[in-house]
Amino acid sequence: MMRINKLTDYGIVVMTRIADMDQNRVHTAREISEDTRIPLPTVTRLLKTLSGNGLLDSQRGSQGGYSLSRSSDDISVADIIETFEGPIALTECSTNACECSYETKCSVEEPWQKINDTVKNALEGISLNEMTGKNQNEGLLNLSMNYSGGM
Amino acid sequence: MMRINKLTDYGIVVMTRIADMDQNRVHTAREISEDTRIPLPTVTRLLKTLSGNGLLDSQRGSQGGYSLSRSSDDISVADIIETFEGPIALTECSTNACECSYETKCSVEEPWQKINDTVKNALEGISLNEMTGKNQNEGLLNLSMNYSGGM
DNA sequence: TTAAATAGGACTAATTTGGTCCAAATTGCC
DNA sequence: GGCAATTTGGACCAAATTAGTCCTATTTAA
Repeated sequence: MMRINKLTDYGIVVMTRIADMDQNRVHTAREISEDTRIPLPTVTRLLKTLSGNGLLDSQRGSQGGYSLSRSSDDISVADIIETFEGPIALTECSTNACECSYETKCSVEEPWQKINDTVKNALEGISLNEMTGKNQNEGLLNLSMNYSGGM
Repeated sequence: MMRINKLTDYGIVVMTRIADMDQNRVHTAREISEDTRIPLPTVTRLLKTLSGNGLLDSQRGSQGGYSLSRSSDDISVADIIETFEGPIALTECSTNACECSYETKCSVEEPWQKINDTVKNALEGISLNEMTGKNQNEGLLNLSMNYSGGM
């Protein structure tokens, strides 16, 4: 639990797959469905969402298809997650001007902000390129986070 | 989205509230319900879960109630989340011996491990004590994480 | 013995998520 | 110009999860 949604997970798989493929041509929903074995209707939906949010470019009509809108180095896991789930926030408190009626909850608000920032940073620090098989043995993922500032 | 469950959120509120109160006596479900304004049946359920998982000690019978099982410094936000949602894992891939049939997904597995570790560390680094109002102006939360190791 | 608590679990309603499908618009090609 | 291959947009339903309530048993102090 505390999972990202299945569709988001699929979304990452699909993006990773596209990043792994030839960047010099577009790829159709059908092609991606066959590659990933995710059912076509679902892939279709994923791709629509991804292109609607600007992570993919689309080309309509015959010979059309999808391609990355920018380099896989410039797309983060956070970008993909946010496409499907909106802003990364573990509690409501941390997005909205927290309208909680419980007194205690509000002393809790500030720590939550930090927690969320940390999680968000972690996810922003990982590029789509790092998710591909291309650099499998390179000691990828050098996350370095520091929240030592006071407030 | 990508939220922790509402009950988990409540659970944190409840724990924070208990940590804020007098440590020299036990606190009843009713008392906590009134303090937090979370409905009694729900609070009851939360407390049962929390004590069942060892985060709270319970005392039955008249004059009974709940108290922290250990110092609020020694209880982390991760402890509470895991009590309600099980192991912290953003995807299934990262817990189970990933049985995914999609080829791509598996090149994705390793990065996910790292992502999860990062998130988990962030949540383990925050103590219940830091969630209370007690140290409101102390520049709390000195998270420092470093994932510079290769693999 | 009684009243005040927790313990355990069943149950239902509400919400969210996953997955499918259809009709419309666009584009390349013959 | 017409056909075939695609993406777009949106509606829709089924399945799964979550939230919330309630009932009964057990424990304990007074």
